[in-house]
Amino acid sequence: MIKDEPNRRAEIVRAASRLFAEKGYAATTIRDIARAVDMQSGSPFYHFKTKHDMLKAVVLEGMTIITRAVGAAAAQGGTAREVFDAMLLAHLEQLLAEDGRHFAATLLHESHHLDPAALAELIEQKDAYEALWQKALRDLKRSGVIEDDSRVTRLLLMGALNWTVQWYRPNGGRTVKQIARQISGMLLKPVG
Amino acid sequence: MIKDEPNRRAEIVRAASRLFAEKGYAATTIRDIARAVDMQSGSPFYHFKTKHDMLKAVVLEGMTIITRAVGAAAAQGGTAREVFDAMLLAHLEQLLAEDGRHFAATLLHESHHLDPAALAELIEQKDAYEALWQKALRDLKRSGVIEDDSRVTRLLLMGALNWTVQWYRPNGGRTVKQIARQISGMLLKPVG
DNA sequence: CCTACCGATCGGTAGG
DNA sequence: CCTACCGATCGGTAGG
Repeated sequence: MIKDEPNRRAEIVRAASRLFAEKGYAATTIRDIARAVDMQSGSPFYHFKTKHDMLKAVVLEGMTIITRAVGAAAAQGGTAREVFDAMLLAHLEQLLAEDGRHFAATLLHESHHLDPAALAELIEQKDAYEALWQKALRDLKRSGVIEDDSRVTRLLLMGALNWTVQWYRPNGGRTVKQIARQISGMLLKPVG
Repeated sequence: MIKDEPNRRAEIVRAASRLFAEKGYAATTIRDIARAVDMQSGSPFYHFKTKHDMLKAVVLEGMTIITRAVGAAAAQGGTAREVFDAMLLAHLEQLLAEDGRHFAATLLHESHHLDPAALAELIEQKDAYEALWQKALRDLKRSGVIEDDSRVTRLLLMGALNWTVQWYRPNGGRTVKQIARQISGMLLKPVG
């Protein structure tokens, strides 16, 4: 079966995301990645100039995927509580999905290997993402559903969410939806 | 100044913890570590048989330090709320202290480079540590201060706590004590 | 703990 | 995208 170039590039990015997530960027070799997509060891360089460029692609794509998903949830409308719940679910679904989890893990744990220029790009995207959450918290406070909508609250929430990557296993005790609901229940005042 | 051996070994462990935390285990070279403690490149092997043994030392010592600190806080007695607050503070202080933060970051991000035997040792220590928290949550529920003391609650809490490593900066807006108090306020029902 | 060194591996490239 | 390869670096060791 003959694959066209864009698909091959995407295959490399996906394989790299899995390997970077599992072994770490530094411990992953080009040969590992090549083997994972059935290429010879020099061939990935036909698609990427350097190993670092592969990391950059994985990290920025991961950030884009999650921003798009949570942004869509935020744009759907509804009460502050409904919007927040939809964002929680969207974030967790991207983080824990079969596909998304490797992008997320690389994003969360390997970004410090980026060079300053790439890091600046990432931070720009990250700022936009965080603004989505800060606005959601502001609306929750206006609605009287939370007491504190500060930056620290947002960071503690992000911690609880992002840490799920470390322990969540599909086919474990709870579904993603149940976890989202539990967080919502812990943070927000009871309905009614 | 002549240093005796135990001190030199401890110096290596401390330097390794900082480098592992900053650059990652795989990207840190023995030469980096040797330079950090003013040795020649082959000399660290006089104190450790392999690079992996250095990681093992950092990770297990990090786990020991935090278990000791939080265990002491748990043993101090008081109401369920007082004990919990003391444990929160102890955990965060170890995680964010000048010394402890590098051990913590290595523990949290580089443990997957351990071999199965060392990983088993770590998990054993980790289980004991988690039991401390699970008991604290059980006591909080008995006291009617929280609704849910399940494993997922504990994991979400650990996420909020451990994520602080990513964003907390000394001389930033808040003290460690303030952050601990905020978490306590978010999670527990108001006093009185 | 230093000196001197080795074998293996790695990112990357030239030429096709 | 493969073949064949290079220079650099790395973990680790022997001998003192």
